[in-house]
Amino acid sequence: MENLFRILKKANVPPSMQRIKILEYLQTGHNHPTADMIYQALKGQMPTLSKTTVYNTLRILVEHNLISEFRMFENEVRYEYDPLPHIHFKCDRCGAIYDLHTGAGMLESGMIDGHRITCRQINLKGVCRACLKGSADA
Amino acid sequence: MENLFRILKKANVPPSMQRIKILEYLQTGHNHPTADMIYQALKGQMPTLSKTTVYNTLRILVEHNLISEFRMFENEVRYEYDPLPHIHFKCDRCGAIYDLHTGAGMLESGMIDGHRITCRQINLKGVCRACLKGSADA
DNA sequence: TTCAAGATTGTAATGATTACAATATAAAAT
DNA sequence: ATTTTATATTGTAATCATTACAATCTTGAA
Ligand SMILES: [Mn+2]
Ligand SMILES: [Mn+2]
Ligand SMILES: [Zn+2]
Ligand SMILES: [Zn+2]
Repeated sequence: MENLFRILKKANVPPSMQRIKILEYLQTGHNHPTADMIYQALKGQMPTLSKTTVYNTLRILVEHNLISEFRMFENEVRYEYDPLPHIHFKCDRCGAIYDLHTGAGMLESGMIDGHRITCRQINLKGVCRACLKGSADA
Repeated sequence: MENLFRILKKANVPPSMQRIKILEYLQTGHNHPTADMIYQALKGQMPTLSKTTVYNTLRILVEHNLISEFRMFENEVRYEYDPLPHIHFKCDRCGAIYDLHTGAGMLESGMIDGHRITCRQINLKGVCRACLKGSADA
């Protein structure tokens, strides 16, 4: 927690309990939560937490490059801490979102057909390893 | 228009004036409109057109594989006729969405890390050719 | 012609997100 | 330490794309 305090300070984001807890939540294994998932998870320990604060905080953390946001095939924005460029794969069966750090080679910036590319996003859909094993259609 | 009539018939979609006009709109150069853009464009010639009908029709056309839908970095769904697999590039400056048929090689289905991939989507962002030429930062 | 299935329409509801104003908290100045 | 000022948090209301629903209109058999 002292660690997160320093991280926020260094990024010029005045640390507050709310900001620390939200950033902590994103750094501790919670894969790709939406704003609402973060709110639901934290309001137990922080009864006065407001959903507006979750949205405000997430926007600030994104603006200061402490976290990143993305969108897959649905209409909600998801957030994550992972700083390494990677691909996202969503299982149609169980809904899990997997990080694919392998094969992320085509994520570099560059020029295509005269256009300057500054940001790439690759989303995959299908049936995940676990669901394939569970059902008979491997 | 007779042509579109037959296309809908063959796809088991009972043809109606609304469905014909919407499918026609997507086949005549209109690049990647949202439901509302289609509604605004057609309500002149079809004064009684309802936005619900636009949504219903788009859903049916997608379900019957006559058009496809996708989503980039915003929260609205866009529709298109182009049946060839391709990549989308959106210009941050002018908002135009370009089709990149070149380099769409990584769009085939297959297996990755034991997951079965059935659908891939690649979205790029940056500054387009035209905007680069217009400003001095080429 | 009759009638039932399906299509279209208008309005109301939903769900994620943002705008806004009031309150609370923390930092700076006296 | 007290006052002042700036910023953070909160609750509520508004927005925007989309969906649900029920009523009306069309259409294509029987
Ligand atoms: Mn990830
Ligand atoms: Mn396209
Ligand atoms: Zn799965
Ligand atoms: Zn441009």
